[in-house]
Amino acid sequence: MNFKKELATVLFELLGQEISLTELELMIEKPKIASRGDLAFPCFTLAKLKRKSPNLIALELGEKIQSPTFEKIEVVGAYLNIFLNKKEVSEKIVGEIIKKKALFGSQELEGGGNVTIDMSSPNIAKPFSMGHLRSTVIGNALAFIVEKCGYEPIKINHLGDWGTQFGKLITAYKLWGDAEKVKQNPIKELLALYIKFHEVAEMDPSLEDQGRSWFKKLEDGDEEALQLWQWFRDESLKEFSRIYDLMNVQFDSYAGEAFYNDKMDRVVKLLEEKQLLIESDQAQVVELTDEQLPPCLIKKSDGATLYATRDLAAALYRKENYKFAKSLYVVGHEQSLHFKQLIAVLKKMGYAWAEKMVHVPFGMMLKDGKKMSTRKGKVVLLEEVLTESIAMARHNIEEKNPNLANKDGVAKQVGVGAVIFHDLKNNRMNDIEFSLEEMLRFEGETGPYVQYTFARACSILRKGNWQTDVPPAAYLSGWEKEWKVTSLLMEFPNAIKRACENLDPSQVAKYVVDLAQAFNKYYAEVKVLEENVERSARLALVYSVTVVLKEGLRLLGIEAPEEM
RNA sequence: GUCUCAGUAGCUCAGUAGGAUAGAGCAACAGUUUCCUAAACUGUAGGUCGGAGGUUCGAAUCCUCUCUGGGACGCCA
Repeated sequence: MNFKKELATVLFELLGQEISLTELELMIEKPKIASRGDLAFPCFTLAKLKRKSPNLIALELGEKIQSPTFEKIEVVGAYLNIFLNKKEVSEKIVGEIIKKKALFGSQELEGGGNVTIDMSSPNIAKPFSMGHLRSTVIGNALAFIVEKCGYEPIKINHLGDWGTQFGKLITAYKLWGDAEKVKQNPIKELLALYIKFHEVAEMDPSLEDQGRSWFKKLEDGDEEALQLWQWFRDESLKEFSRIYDLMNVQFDSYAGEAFYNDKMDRVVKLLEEKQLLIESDQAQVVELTDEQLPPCLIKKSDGATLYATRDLAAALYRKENYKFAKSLYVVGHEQSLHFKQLIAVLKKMGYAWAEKMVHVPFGMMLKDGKKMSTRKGKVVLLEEVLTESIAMARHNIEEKNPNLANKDGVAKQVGVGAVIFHDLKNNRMNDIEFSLEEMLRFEGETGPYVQYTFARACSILRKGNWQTDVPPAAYLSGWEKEWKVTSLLMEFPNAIKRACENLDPSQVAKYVVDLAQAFNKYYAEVKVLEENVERSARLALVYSVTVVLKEGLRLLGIEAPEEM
């Protein structure tokens, strides 16, 4: 149902095929104000081409346009305002949704294929902070969105389970660690050790050297180092999976940095063969001056690898193993340079597919206007936030709907939904100032608001004994009051397409709020269940709204309880 | 210093590949429940779109310069 195209075709013929169809389609816009119709065509560009006044052109075109889908054409100055046939269009869209159900809005973009998504990627032995929430939640939503658009998503949790930090941690553990304490409360204890390391290292820089040497031992396969590492890793994963369960996030792979340990020699050899590796200050680098980028560090002066090396190995592995059509990296904006370098090095190596790698950056979670730092112990724990949000939801249920069944289950859906939605509703590049108060807000443009709208719509369907397979007895005569809602329903596929093309889940989040608002206004003024001929048609509309709201929320990784 | 992201209502943000009178939510104020869940709805108030030039019939949107803030810039990831 593409009315822009339809209008463009009509204009194309009327204008004697002077201007291409696609150009015309681009010129057509959606008026901001509803009273100006559903589509608008400004005639300024035509005026220039035809050397005629735009108002005159508008008048002439306005008289000639004839089509059953366009109910009314108004000429206002240089604008042609087109009104769609509300009844016809509404019946069509509602009919389509009833037929397709959750498949409504599914589409095929660019032929599909595998899309690897590098996401979440928390660091082992560190708490799962609010900072990791963003990557997790954005990546998860993108996976659903990309899938809706005909791709096969592969979610990879590229765990930070390797690197100098483990050298530091082992050093700290050997100096001050207590096995019992670690067993009892692993992440908290390991974090404390990590923080202490940095405090002491400020006075005694030799500690840094010890850290580096322990990491070298780890890389060389030292037994003691490996054992400690494995232990830290196991304990951390246990804690992480508790959080992923809470948020209902699953992964296709947990291949983290350590996984590429034995795959890096090959990368270094390839770089050597292609004569890209240059020694600089005893380290090995790839020069990227042609690309106007700083050199990419491949090996440290002590021979140990760096994250760039591992990311190169990972890129090769993913291409060979998953044959991706696209490879997304949902990683904070502060690493933009790193990904530019990574892609540039791969291109230098002659891999054209490096073009298909996309860094999906996002803004930072700030505390008091500043970056949160693990080292200084200034982190907010995601699990605590989720727990509080769920408790808040539970409290609200007790107050507003004490007879609800499965209160705990619903509280979880609502509490978690609030946190996820809060993260996804804005453009991902914006920094977010952490505010528990903001996150626990359940009114206005929030996840719970959308969920609540869905729940109420479901409630109406229950009371109206709505049966999906029974077509409406009669349709509405006008569809005037429901027009805002139906025209929004029509927009759903577009919102998904925009989200997929721009890799921006907020497009779906904003859409879902718009639809919820329109629907809330609608049923505040129209009695859906009123007994008359048009009742079943109204119920069909309500049903369509529930389908789209639920599917929209699903694409964001948020559940939709039928009662709350 | 170089690169990069951001600057729109008191606060948080929209603004769909330049269009007609710049929109929401929160907060404030005033209302709505014998009526499908008041986590809702209605109304009032709130703006020099950081600033200055430029391109255009038309700029919050594009270009240049500038101010402010965040981030990144070789042995951390």
